[in-house]
Amino acid sequence: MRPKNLEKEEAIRSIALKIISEEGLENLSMQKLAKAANISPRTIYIKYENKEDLLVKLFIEEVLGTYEKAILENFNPEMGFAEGMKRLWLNTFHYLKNNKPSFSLIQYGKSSPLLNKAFQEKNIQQGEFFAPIHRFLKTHVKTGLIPDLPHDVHRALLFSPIQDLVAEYFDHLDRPQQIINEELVLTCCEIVIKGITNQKHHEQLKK
Amino acid sequence: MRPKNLEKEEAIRSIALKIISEEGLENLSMQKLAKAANISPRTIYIKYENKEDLLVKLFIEEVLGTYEKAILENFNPEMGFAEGMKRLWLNTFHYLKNNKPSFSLIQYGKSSPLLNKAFQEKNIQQGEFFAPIHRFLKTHVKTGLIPDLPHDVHRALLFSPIQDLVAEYFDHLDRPQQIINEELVLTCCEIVIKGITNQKHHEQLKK
DNA sequence: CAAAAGTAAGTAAACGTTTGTTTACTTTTA
DNA sequence: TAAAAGTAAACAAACGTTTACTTACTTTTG
Repeated sequence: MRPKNLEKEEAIRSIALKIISEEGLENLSMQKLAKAANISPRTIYIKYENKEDLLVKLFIEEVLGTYEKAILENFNPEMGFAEGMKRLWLNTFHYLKNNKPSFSLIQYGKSSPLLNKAFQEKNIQQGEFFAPIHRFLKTHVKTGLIPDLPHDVHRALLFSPIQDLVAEYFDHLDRPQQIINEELVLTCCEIVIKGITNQKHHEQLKK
Repeated sequence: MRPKNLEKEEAIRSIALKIISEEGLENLSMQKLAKAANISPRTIYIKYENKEDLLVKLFIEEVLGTYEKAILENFNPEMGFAEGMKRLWLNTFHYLKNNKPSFSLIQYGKSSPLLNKAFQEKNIQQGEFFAPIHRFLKTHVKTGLIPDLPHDVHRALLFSPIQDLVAEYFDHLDRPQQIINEELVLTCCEIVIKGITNQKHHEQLKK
């Protein structure tokens, strides 16, 4: 039995992401992808049932999977709040700024009904997605350091600014100078931390 | 000379937005749009040069134009910081939650290279887009109430959470109960305000 | 002050391409 | 030689856009 050529599988994934990030999701076609990867269209259909299957698997397994791993590196839920937040923000910044195709697909995940649906299903089904962050926040809610809000609301308050900053980082690649760097990211992170933490509680702990 | 049928022009715009928000940008075709609007494909090409022209004009004139107006209602740059922020947040929340198609297209604007380019050009060219907010922030930077950061960074810190909350609002439409309401939006707005404002300065002003 | 002339709006049908996917066949290796 | 991997070529359907024509209204003219 002829064995699979793993290089071709990898080429399909990486070239698909490249096309999406450079030309947009609406400009990715199976034939264009096959041509760019120097294979026959049929070869894509050995690994993936159809285009939807390819996109969903690419999004969930390839992008979200590695994204999660990268963000949680050197992070653990028992960390202090400020320390943990800074770790998560820096991990997000460094991973995404070096993986533009992933960032592009994540952005598409927020608007495209197809990927949006896939994301929600994954998020609800396994419930384990970003579970350490969930636990981290719960801990600090319990001590009263941060307010008890729904998890989705915590996410909007604590992590949407860093994702927006990454978008700005990519926008500024086309401009004369880059304004988004690690120092600025940390400054912004501190502002977000200051907003959500209960100062009185913090001072009581010090006493 | 036969006059234009303005109803048909309006139908093209509103039905295009409807298709985009329900089925995604990648599922909008000129023939599908014509059929849904009960007109001939040729009629679209009387008003718009091609598909790209349609999308860009729809995005900039129809969506961004009315979005800007809605957000700046009852707002003026001389307002106090907290008061102004709350006005902007509530306007954003109320407008977007009642205009899902606009929200969808704005989200696409962040990922699709085509719309992204159109947005940047518009933003740079006229420089007047959201100018009152620009002035508002500048004023409060001058008094030292908020830190002096690039405008794009201010936007990420101050407005990305409310946009994320609107996305959550729409996600929760499919779930048993809605958790995003005006009260929660104001709570979050206060958290963001607390984060960015210089407390010491604030207290000095009081003395 | 009607009817003819002129003109842009609008239509039905089709253009050549490209789409996602499949069929029929060849290659490669256990 | 069995069997899956892979290819070249083709499929119907849908794509963006155009052609050839009709409709509906304004303006000009006898």
